Amino acid sequence: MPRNREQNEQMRSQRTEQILAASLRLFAKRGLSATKISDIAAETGMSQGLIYHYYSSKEEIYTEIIKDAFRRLNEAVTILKNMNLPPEEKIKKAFDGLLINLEKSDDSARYHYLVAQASVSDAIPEEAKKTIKENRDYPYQVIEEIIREGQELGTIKKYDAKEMAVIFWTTIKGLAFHKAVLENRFKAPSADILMEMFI
Amino acid sequence: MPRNREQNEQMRSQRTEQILAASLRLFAKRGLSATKISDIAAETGMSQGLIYHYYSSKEEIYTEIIKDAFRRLNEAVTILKNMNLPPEEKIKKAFDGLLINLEKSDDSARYHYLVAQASVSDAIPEEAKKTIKENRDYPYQVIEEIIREGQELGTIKKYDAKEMAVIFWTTIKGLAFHKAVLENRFKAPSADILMEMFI
DNA sequence: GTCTATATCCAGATAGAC
DNA sequence: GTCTATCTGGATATAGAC
Repeated sequence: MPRNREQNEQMRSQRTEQILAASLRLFAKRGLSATKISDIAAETGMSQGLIYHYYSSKEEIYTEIIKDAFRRLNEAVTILKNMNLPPEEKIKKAFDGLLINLEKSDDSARYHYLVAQASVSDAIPEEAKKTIKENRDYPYQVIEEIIREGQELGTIKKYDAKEMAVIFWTTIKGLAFHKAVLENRFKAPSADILMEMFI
Repeated sequence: MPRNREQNEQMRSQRTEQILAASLRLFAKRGLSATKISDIAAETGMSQGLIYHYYSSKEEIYTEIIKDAFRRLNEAVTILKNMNLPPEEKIKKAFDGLLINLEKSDDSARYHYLVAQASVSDAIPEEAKKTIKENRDYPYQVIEEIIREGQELGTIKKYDAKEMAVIFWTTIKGLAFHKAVLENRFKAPSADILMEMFI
């Protein structure tokens, strides 16, 4: 019995999701070049040939994941930006949300860590580099802007806003790295400690 | 004219230092497996064969650098531990020292970042894994201990000491990563912002 | 869509001349 | 000590059967 179009599409998207999920784990753990197509095949239970049926190269998979990472991050950041909340509460909400995600979602931590890794490396595909270049500033800008608003209102401490935004994100990346090391033994710290720097 | 023993040793240590320095840059930037022996050769101006005259494999170079990183870090941490200073000043001094180093020394940032990377990866040499396992806890323990002392004296904020130690080091690692991205455009933030979490 | 078999390429490592 | 030439293994990617 031949499959219809929907079934085919569903099968395809299921396969690509399996590949992407396994690759995210592996890339985060070992980096692009130490991850072999055969690892991805083993992890998904597919044959090596089948991976190539869906993606034309390891690089293409990697680039796709980096794009996903920024899609998710940008979406979250935009929601934060548009929240109807005073600046200091936005910062608190951002930390809370990020820390909760870091603790409960392994993939969330992996995305942060993978982007961090990718941002440093020059041994990544050109298209991934381009994606990073186009997206890397946005989260910093949004946090910096929130901080400036809070400083004008007098509700956020008056250190250099750019430095504070850098600390905000490097703290998160540092914790994402820490979770990458500790895996499920990781327990997120209290957001209150981090908030001391801001309010 | 034949060289004497000292000259030979000097030449040898000069070569190995060149190799180690170039490899640190490359490994920090691209990771172990994306760094080729030919890259190291090109970076040092040596031939590929000459690299093998001094080290028997890429992994050996990598392991050596990881050991160096911990030698330096442990030394600094032990000095801090033995300083005759009240706990809260020790924390301040640690941040100051780390941030200054991060800003002025490219290698310092690279060591931190490389160890961070290596701690996550399982695609590193066994001996490097062992070195990491044996050394990773010490810096956290020392900071945690200092924090506990300060909390008993009432000079350090009373959040969970373990969490505070984690935040201390993840902040540093986060900033080391940030410098790895920005390279010489990196400017360290004020230690005062970070100190808000502790005093 | 999926698998197995295989071609191709390239990086790590060695050998041997100077 | 240093270089060039070369061997070898393993990983990417393709071909072709089912």
